[in-house]
Amino acid sequence: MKYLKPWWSDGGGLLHLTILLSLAGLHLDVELDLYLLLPPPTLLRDELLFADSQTNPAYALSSFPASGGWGRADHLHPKGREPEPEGQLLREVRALGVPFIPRTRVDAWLVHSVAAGDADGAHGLLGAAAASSAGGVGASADGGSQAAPGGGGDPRASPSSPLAAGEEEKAPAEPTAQVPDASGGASEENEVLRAMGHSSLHEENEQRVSAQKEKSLQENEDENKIADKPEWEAEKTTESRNERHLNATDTSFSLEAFSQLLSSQPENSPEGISLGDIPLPGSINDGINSAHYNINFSQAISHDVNLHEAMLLCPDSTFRRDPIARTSQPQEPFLQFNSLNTNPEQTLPGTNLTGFLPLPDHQMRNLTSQDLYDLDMNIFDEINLMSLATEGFDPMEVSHLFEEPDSDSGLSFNSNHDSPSITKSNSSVCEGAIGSSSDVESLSHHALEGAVGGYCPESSKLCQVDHRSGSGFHGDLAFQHIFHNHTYHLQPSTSESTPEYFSWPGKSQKVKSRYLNDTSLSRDERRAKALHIPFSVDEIVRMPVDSFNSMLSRYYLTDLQVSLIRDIRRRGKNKVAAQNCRKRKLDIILNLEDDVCNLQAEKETLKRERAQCNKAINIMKQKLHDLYHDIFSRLRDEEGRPVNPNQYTLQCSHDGSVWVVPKELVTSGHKKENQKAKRKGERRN
DNA sequence: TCAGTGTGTCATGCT
DNA sequence: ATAGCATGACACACT
Repeated sequence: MKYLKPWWSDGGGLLHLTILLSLAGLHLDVELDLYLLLPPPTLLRDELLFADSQTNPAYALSSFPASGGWGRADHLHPKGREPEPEGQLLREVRALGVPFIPRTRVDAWLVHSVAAGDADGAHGLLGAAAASSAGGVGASADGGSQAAPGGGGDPRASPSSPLAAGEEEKAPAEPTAQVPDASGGASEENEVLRAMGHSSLHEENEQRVSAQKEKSLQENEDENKIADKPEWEAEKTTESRNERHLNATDTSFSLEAFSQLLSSQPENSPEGISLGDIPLPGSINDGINSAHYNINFSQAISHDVNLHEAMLLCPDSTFRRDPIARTSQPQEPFLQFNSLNTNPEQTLPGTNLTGFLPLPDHQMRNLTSQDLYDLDMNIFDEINLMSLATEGFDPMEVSHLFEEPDSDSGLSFNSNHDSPSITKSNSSVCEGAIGSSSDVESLSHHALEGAVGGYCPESSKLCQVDHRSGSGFHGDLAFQHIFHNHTYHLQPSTSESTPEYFSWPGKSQKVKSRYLNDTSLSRDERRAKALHIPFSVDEIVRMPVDSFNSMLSRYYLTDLQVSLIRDIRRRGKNKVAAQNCRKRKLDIILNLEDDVCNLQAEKETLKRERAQCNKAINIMKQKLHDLYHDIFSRLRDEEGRPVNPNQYTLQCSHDGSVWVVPKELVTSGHKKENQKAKRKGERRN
């Protein structure tokens, strides 16, 4: 397996590529800074060289050509080494009669190879070139440790080649990942690579590789911190990180652009990508076109990228609906596919990555970029499946999730699992098609069996129909531990939720088992689980509308998934509203009951007060009656006789004087006052 | 078996 | 126009 190893240095966003070219049985380790070949228009020559000399300690800035141009490989040379005198190589090239003036040693070597016309000739020339150009192009900074495991060196030329060490490290881990040449290509590669002088900077390579790994670890830590937050909280951080990467790529030329160059003329490279079709501004293109040498980059290029790093970069394109991002997807298979290969420590325990690469060597050579993409997604699917299968996943348990009756009237899903149309819908599920059936759970049932329920060989086949949609499925499933902290903390009523569901890859067997056996999942949670909705129900419901909409637009979701997510959100909102409404109604009822109690108490108090008043009034009446009789008992008329209280009454005047008045006069006077009062009332009305 | 209660959901109106 | 909220009504499960 060959390597394409880009990284973006901190200083200037430079892209270094280690390209191990497989050239008709010959292998050339061309390790150079590609910006030398593809100049970013935004960078000036001085910036390039300055940035490289600053960020790549293996290089030192040498004399700069006054003739202009934007830099040449021979202007950068390993520290401690003087740039190789161009003379010898150039003389050899010119001696071959090739009308081509190489600008780099790579050009020169290619001219050698092309002109030689066969492996032996090129081999010999390579040896000559290596002998004459010790520390030449191949002696770049990290080529030794990052180069292809299939590469090697000529023990005759360099017994202590770092490539040999690298091969010893990586070859046992992925023996079939190498693409041995049919004619003992491994040894030939060794010869070629060592001839290119890879052994010269082994120590510096290790230092740089270790520094790069530390940097990668630091980035992973940062990403894990982000993953601990809900997505909408970490969204800004993630976007800023992606933006950072984008900016970094903007300052250099992008890998995407390079990929597009590789795939720009597929008709010319039916079996691969012809380097000759790449419109490189450098003269490599010229030299190769003359001989129609096709270099299969799909097998020659690999990439040493941390798996998490690669995947975390993917949401910008892979899992988003952004059509622009989609168009850039063909570059990603290289990243993902090769990242899996070049990071054996990140593969799942017990899974032999080579088992996912059953293609024989000759087929590997003929892989196109799309093949690699499909193969990559197959691998990805299978790894996901294997990750479940290898950890005790029981598909029967999942199937039981859907066997429970669900008579809720919410969405009248048909639970006819035996319908033959369901079987047909398997592929529809995988390809994200909605289909006419509204039987989400039935579909989901099969989808879950196929996609999640253990290792199902057919599932990957079914999901090959559309890997772009499938990538959203499986990718999201695999990335939940990165993007989301699916912790349910909404309400006590949502205690049935299972936050662990989306975090399988990193969760314990106990948690997974609890999830699988948890039949108390709500209907929406089961649906979301079955359709691989990459968000928790709680998140869907609680997420702010802006984040929700941006989430729907950013992730590549099928219409069915989007519809379900919106339904889940609507029902969830309404459920909460209903709960609040009932709670509010209950509060109102309780308040009314309190009011009733208070009013009843007040009523009793008023009753008691009235009774007391009546009692006091009676006492006063009794006292008045007694006083009345006492007064009349003492009254005497003019003749000295007692006054009859039935014929006379006492009248109090305003001045406090008391008169004894006959009752007849009092009665007539009261009638007149009453008539006056009535008249006043009538006038008012 | 029936009534009461709690809950989810839908429809509808309002903001 | 859309989303969210409030609420009545209904169905269902449970006690």
